[in-house]
Amino acid sequence: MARAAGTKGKTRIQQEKTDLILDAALNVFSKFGFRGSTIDQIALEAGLSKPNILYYFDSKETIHAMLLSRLLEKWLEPLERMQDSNDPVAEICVYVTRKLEMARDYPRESRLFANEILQGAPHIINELSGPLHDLTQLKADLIQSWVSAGKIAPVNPHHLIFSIWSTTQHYADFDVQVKAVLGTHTNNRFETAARHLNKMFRALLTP
Amino acid sequence: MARAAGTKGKTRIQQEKTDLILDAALNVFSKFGFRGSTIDQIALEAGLSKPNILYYFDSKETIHAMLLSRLLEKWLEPLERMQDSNDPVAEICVYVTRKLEMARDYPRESRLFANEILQGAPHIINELSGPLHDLTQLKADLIQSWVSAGKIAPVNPHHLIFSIWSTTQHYADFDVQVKAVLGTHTNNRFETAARHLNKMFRALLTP
DNA sequence: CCAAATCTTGACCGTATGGTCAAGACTATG
DNA sequence: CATAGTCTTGACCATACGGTCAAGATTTGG
Repeated sequence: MARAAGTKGKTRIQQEKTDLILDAALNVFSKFGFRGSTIDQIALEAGLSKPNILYYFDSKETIHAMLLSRLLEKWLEPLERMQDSNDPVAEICVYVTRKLEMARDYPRESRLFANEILQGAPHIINELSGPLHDLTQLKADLIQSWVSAGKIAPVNPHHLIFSIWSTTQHYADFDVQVKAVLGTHTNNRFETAARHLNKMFRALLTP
Repeated sequence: MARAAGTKGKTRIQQEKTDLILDAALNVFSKFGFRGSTIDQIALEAGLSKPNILYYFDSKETIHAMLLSRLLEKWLEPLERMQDSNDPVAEICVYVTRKLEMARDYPRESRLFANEILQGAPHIINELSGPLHDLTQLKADLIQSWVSAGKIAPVNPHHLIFSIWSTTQHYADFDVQVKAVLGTHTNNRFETAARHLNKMFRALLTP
């Protein structure tokens, strides 16, 4: 049985090692998916032995589950922050920018999430139908209210949100492709992407 | 050694069985990724025995490779079709529509591709840097010429293409999430998506 | 109808993998 | 500094998996 079940474990060593393991696991899982990853790879990445990993976590699934649950909070945060405003276009553009920054700064998390969804979201389907659905509905209502008030151009709120998610996460999940296609001009890809997406959503939303 | 190496195999049985296997493999690989899939699953899906699968294909990798190579042709076709026109906005919107139709009609192919890219494109990195890069560059130049001629609003061609790829493929790759978020209104999701994307790219591109 | 070619599969092999365990090493604390 | 609690790991186990093979079943072509 793993001793450090929750994040609020006890000893200093437990804290250090669980963090180390989760970070290593994030590297591995985001790169190879759940089934494509092995505890040995995580152990190697963390510089620990395999039994030592299993001393802190009951199973491979437990590590994966903890990563996913931590991820969802962080993932929903930018959307949660989007709120009513006198300048809804700017509000949405800020959201786009935040999402793109997350794709840039947390590509591992984005890929972990993408892997999970691609496989049919077996471990987080409940979170999708529950919290994610509810929050999205809330924000879709907000967007709809902006439309109804004539503050932004008429737009399908849910599909607008999908467009924001897909275009921004593309730069994390499909980074290999983006780099291959851009060839030599890859260094500033996030800046040029930011300008493009800003322009696109502004064009769509400006009444 | 597998007897039916190429698609232009010989006997009737070879043709039938290789097709059957490739179809089953597409089901499995697109659902679980390469490492997450097993030959046994493919065999079960195809209604054949495992050794029988390996009679027609040298290895699991061979099946996967053949699927990917077939896929790329089909995948690039809509982009290839985009050509110079008096109405570039419509031309691009047709491309968007075609890509969305592919996401709707060939979700397995889309997910197979997404899985491959997510894992770093180990098997098709050369195709990305070669044919895909070249074709994209060609079409980016075309788009740039439309911009320069003032026929469409100024836009970064490469990022426009990325936006088209990501928004359309999202409806195949993230279908579970889309359905979870939409809740009850999922039946006509491709129609509403088509209208939304058409509106978005039209707003972006109309001079 | 027969023989050659093709097709099919049960049994098997070596390795990889998730996970266990017991014994020993280390650390914290009285 | 002793000792109880915590941590670490080599050795091991059962299963899963990719792949092989030889022997039999089926199809093809003369």
